[in-house]
Amino acid sequence: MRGAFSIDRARLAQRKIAERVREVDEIDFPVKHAAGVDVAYVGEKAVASAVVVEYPSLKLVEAATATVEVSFPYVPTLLAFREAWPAYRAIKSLGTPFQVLFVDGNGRLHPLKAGFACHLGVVLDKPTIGVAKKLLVGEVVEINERLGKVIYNGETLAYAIRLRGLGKRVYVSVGHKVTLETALRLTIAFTKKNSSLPEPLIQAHSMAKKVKERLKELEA
DNA sequence: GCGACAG
DNA sequence: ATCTTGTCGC
Repeated sequence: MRGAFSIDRARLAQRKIAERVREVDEIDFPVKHAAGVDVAYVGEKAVASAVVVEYPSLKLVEAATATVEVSFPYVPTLLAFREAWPAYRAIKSLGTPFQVLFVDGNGRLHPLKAGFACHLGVVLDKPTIGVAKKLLVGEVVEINERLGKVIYNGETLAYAIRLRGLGKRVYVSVGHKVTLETALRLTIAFTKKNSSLPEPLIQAHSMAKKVKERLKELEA
């Protein structure tokens, strides 16, 4: 990982990203193909995987990966500056058109309403949905046993949902060009029975893991 | 100052 | 995220 990054510049960039986010449904329905991205790490290398899953079979139709040098440390609330570039490269090497992209992390559920999913959505100019496995900010207000909403600064910025029975919740928020309601609906639609994450993220994660392991022994 | 803190 | 053994359950 190499030198000059600035926390202040990063925050300025996030304010601009936040302004450009559109919280309306600008998706080409029906959604037949949904993409997903995830990033794994091997030393100072980031391994990003992007996949495309078909609806309603939820089967994998394409997978692509990109390996790049890490250029930014992990700083809570600044995740996008660490993962967006590798993720972008993996997504750009996909050949299958997709209507929406699932991102491993938050969208508007962020102190500046500019999470990783927002960055990718704005840069790609594509509908994106952020799905985080842990709560970054806000508090959950339960609606029922499975669903809750996350309030931050008096605003509902995400849904907290137990996709798998009474398991852990995941936090779904708007990345770009989608409504929070639609984001939730699509997240549920793309999640298999008894799974805790939408299939595009499951697939992207396992793919990144495989490439990571292969890279490890290849460097050993 | 203290505690919290996506991946 | 990553480092890690065994273990409980479908």
